[in-house]
Amino acid sequence: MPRPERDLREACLKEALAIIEHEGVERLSLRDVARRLGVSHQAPYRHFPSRDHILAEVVARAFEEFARHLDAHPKSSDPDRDMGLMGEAYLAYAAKHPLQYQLMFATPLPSTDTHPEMMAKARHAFDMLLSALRRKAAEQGRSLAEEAIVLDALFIWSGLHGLAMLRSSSAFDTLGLRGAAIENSTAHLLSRFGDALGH
Amino acid sequence: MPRPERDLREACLKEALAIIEHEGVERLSLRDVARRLGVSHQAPYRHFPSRDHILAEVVARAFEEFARHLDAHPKSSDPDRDMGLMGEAYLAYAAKHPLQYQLMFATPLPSTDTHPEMMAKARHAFDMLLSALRRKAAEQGRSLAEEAIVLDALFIWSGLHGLAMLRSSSAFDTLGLRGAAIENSTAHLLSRFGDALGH
DNA sequence: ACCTCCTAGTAGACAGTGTCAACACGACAA
DNA sequence: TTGTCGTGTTGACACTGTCTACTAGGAGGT
Repeated sequence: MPRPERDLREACLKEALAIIEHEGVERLSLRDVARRLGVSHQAPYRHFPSRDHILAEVVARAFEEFARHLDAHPKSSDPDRDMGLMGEAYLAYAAKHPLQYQLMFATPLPSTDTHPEMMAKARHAFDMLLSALRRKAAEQGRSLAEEAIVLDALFIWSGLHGLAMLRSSSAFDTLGLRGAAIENSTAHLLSRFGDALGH
Repeated sequence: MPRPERDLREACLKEALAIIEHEGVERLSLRDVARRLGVSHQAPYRHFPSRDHILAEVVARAFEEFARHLDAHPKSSDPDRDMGLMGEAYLAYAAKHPLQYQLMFATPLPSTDTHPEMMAKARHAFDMLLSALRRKAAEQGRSLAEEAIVLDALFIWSGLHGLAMLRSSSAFDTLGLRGAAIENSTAHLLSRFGDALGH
């Protein structure tokens, strides 16, 4: 029985993510993870109480990486342009890692209560959007009422999230949409955001 | 062994939907369906080749019911108002049947290829949106180019779908959003659609 | 040195699942 | 009557998550 990694816990998480990334989350099995790592089927249970706990941690890390990607998006001092760049970064990530995106937002985890730190990482990205909207509202001399800012943030997030989900599902194919429409959908969405919020 | 229904096939679909509706799709098991119907665990296999085939048919019917609901939305001769009503109907249905909505749009079915008739039913709803946008564009004297219409349809659908998904997930709770923001999100989204498309 | 405790891993079992194969029995056509 | 087909049954298999019991090895105290 070779010990393939110094830290089995870390190895489990890595292997689980690898499986999810090109088989999908529903194909993930702890026994398979153990098998690939050359350990007994119970070894992972020394480090995680249950399958859900592994999943929750993988999801948490996916959120961290997503947030890191959004943080690293090309910045602009113009709030308008900055929001556009952030939106592009958001959709680009979702398009590049569809299974990971679905893992974050479409995985039915009963563990949301027991793992509040998980989706709490998503809060960071939402705050970035809020502050961008505040800058924009200030520049336009519009109301800075928190309620209005939050509602606009939900409006934008809904659009981004919806497009990302529709893209990563097969909805567009079965609707028989042309490739051109799909490719232009990002630019169009962002430009419509501009129309809606002024400028 | 009592025969609870004349048609076992229909009974399976009904029971499967019932299970999904208040346990979630991942809890669905064919053996459980059989058990509840008082038949052997293999009986359903006489009517469906596999679990995925049952799921696909349940999803197809969910789409049918969803489309029926959208068809029955309160109409208005004003295209603007009509689109608003349709949006409200869309989000109301998603809010009322969150598990069914997730079943339709967030269930990973490898069977999309083998069951093209399934999501094809969704096409109908998309066509309703397209024609509403065409009426609106005609009224405003804007371009009727198919490409532009489709892009706007995607823009709107993305927003509706995104909000519906975010609502039916626990995202809003974990983000610590106030109830008021959530309740107003529908109205705000629809009014922003109006801003974006003019009027 | 010895004993104890803890950690990380193993092996075996159990109930649950989807699915395959073999069989049973009634209806109906030849 | 005989045979076939549709619809159901039973039994098995491999797979899953998870419970329990066991074991090897090291740290630390006495």
